[in-house]
Amino acid sequence: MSLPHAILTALLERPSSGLELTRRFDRSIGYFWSATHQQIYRELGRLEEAGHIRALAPEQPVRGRRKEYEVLEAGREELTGWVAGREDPKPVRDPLLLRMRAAAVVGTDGLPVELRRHLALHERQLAEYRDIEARDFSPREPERGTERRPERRLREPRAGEPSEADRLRHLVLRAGIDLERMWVDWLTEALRESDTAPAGPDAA
Amino acid sequence: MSLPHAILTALLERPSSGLELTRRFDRSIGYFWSATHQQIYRELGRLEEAGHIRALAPEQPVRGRRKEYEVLEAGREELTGWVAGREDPKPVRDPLLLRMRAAAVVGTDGLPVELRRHLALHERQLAEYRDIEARDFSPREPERGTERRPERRLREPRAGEPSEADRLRHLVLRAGIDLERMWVDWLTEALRESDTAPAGPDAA
DNA sequence: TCTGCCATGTAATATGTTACATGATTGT
DNA sequence: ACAATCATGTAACATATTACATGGCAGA
Repeated sequence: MSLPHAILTALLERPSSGLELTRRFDRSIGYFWSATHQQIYRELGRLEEAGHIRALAPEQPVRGRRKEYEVLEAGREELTGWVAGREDPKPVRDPLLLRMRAAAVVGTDGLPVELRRHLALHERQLAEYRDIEARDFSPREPERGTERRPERRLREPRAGEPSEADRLRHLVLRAGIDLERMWVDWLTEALRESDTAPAGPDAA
Repeated sequence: MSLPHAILTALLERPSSGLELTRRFDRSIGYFWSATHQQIYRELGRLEEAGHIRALAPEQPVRGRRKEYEVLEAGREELTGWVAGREDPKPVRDPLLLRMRAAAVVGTDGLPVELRRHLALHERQLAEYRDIEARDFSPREPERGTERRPERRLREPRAGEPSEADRLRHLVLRAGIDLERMWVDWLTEALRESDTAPAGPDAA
């Protein structure tokens, strides 16, 4: 049940048409929840029917004509409830790990090439995330690590300090960075081992 | 297309019945490719029809009676080909990250509780992986990190050294460990920030 | 015989993927 | 008029999830 909520979030950040949403799901939001345009259009229809969003401008809709949506109060409440709810982390599902397990049984033919390819892809993604971080979150909170703040916890947002919203978005981005770095490190180690250890005419 | 290959791998490691497979998918294999018993029975049917596996023992099958499968040569070839193929890493899809992004828009009510809950779950999983590592891969290759090995790369597996298969399985397990540790670290940092920074009667 | 559990399976639904169809708009 | 592209949509299929159904077997 995540896609509708992803769409609600995106539309709250900025009202959009289906195609615009699709494009945004190729970047920012799509970095941790991808979706194709077919999924998006289907879901937009459902959300509209449920009274969570509504189309702007339109009168009666014409097929090829742009249709922009905005979130209604009911949609915002739905999203708020979802944020507060509980949902267990899903177990990992990774085909590459599965293939390595299979390789332990049927042999590693062709694997190292694939590991190198994945390593390159993860390195590229990591670089992209770091660019985004440098661009959008550059003046990192100066008090990180030191925390010299008055005793009481009143906390009104000061000038120069990042907003709560920015702090959360930065945190999400850092999860992406940490994940990519983890894969880069792990793949590097995997290749190092298979360079020093293995037998067979496998190093392609 | 990973589930059939996961099942082939599991059956090569050990011929099993559907329910046994289900149980194994709750542990080892399931740590990086989960599946329910319905998926497994359906897929066993398909694999049998495709001639990749066959039922042992049975004569004609009776409904409630145990049915054990083994992998045929065609199945092994299919799996070998899959290991050698290419398959891009899927973009991350994580509801928790999505919820944090939504929280940046509608507020963080209820989030910290959920973060703490996830932290506890990941810590438990990490501990479980470490137990498995200690049990199954304890005498870690002594040359890790130093690598004082003769110049030439002949390499016949010596006594006391882990087999290639063990090396791969250990590598897969370490991916699980690294992932869990990444989440533990990230969640810890997220909570630290929201302890020192935030406003609101939110700390539940 | 009844209960509980082992084991296999069906059905319905939800979600995700791939291929294709149709209309609108803009530039040449 | 035509082509390219924007934009919305349908259809078919594959995969995953949830709930339930059926039969076998073992012990009280």
